Amino acid sequence: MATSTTQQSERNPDSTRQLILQAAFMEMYRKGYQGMRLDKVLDDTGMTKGALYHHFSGKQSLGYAVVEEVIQPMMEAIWVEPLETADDPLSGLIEVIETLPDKKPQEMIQYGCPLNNLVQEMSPQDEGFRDRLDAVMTMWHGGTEKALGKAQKNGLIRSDIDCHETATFIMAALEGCIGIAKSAQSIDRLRHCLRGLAQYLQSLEN
Amino acid sequence: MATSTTQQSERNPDSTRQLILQAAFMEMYRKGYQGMRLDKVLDDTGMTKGALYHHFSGKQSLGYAVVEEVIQPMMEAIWVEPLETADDPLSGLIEVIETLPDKKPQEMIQYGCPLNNLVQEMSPQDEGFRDRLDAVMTMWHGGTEKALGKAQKNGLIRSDIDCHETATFIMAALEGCIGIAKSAQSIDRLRHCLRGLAQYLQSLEN
DNA sequence: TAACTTACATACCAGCTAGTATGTTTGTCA
DNA sequence: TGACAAACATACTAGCTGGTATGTAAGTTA
Repeated sequence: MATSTTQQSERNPDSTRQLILQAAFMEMYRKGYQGMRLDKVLDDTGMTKGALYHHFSGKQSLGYAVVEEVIQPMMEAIWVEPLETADDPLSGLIEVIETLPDKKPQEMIQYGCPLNNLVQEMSPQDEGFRDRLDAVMTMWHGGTEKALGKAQKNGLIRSDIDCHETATFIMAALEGCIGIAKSAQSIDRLRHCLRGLAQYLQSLEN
Repeated sequence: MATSTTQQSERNPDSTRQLILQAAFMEMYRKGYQGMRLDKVLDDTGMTKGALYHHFSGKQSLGYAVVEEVIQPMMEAIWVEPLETADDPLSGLIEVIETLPDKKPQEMIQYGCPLNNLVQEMSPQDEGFRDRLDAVMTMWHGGTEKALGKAQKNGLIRSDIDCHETATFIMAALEGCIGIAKSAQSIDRLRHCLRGLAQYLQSLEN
């Protein structure tokens, strides 16, 4: 009777793992990796030490998994995919940027960008983090550069601009804007700042 | 015999305080505030708990003092003063930015900007930090806006640009560039990225 | 259905770390 | 020069925190 095709058993290792990953992500987002406490993650999820150490070998490997399995897909969904499917890459870029504050405004102002936070905190401290975070950055950069290249090919932006360098600067400026908004804890500051970025993007137009 | 006008006594509370402040700054710069260990600061300086707690009431107040007495003057010297004394504010701005990587290249690539690091780590965590860090940011912003205003008055940059917003974006872009360089641990990346910023600044010209 | 593995739960520990209590030395000032 | 305060030095502690050892129930396979 209970054993149907979509049975919900007491134990579900996959969802347990996901639960811990999500809670760990939120803690790392809010407090940083160093500030994350495993006990807090366990409290939030209702799981125990046994469960956590069954799925992860320790705090470090949990941190790595958060980058690979939470942050990486998140950046891909927010940034890379929308750019790929956009008809006009440049206005796609501008749109992604301008709609950013609307996604999760409060969190974004208060805690900034999850990826950038970790990069700034952990890149100099731990090579394992650096490698994984750099992979995400590279993916992001690749998507942006590709969009610029397409726009250039279509004659939408000036032919003299270097797509590689420009993509780097766009990423930098965007992270910078979010960082400034965080320092002032002001969504207006974010909008002002992003306007500067949009203005820069428009200066690339043909 | 020993007591000349410039006597060097065994005890020198001012230099002791400075010693601790400098060591604490370096630790905070490298490991973040949360990652800084008081014992490490004491090891580095050769001082003891007694000395530290004589000059500071605790870790937090030491952190605050680092912002007020080390980072604030540092930003003023690197950024605000050069802009004030520059004849041409816009090229002064560009020069300050372009000479940045030459100051302390290795450290800058590896650990980023001391101010921004703290802002990103501590602004959401501790209001005392936020207030003090925001004061430094405001000072920085003021200096930049003033330079832009002067340049605009002199007809060096377009009259339609908003100096306030533009100053914000310049700060954001600069911090972003340093952050990107840190994530890639590459000085070339920093130069590429700063070129994007310089290009933006030139787009402001009349 | 019995053996075995996976997926947890519980209890416990060692090491670190900020902070404190107390003692001692140096400089100053009456 | 003696009292007093500033400027340290030393020893210690309480609490947190990542990690471990061990136990047990659920699911799976022979």
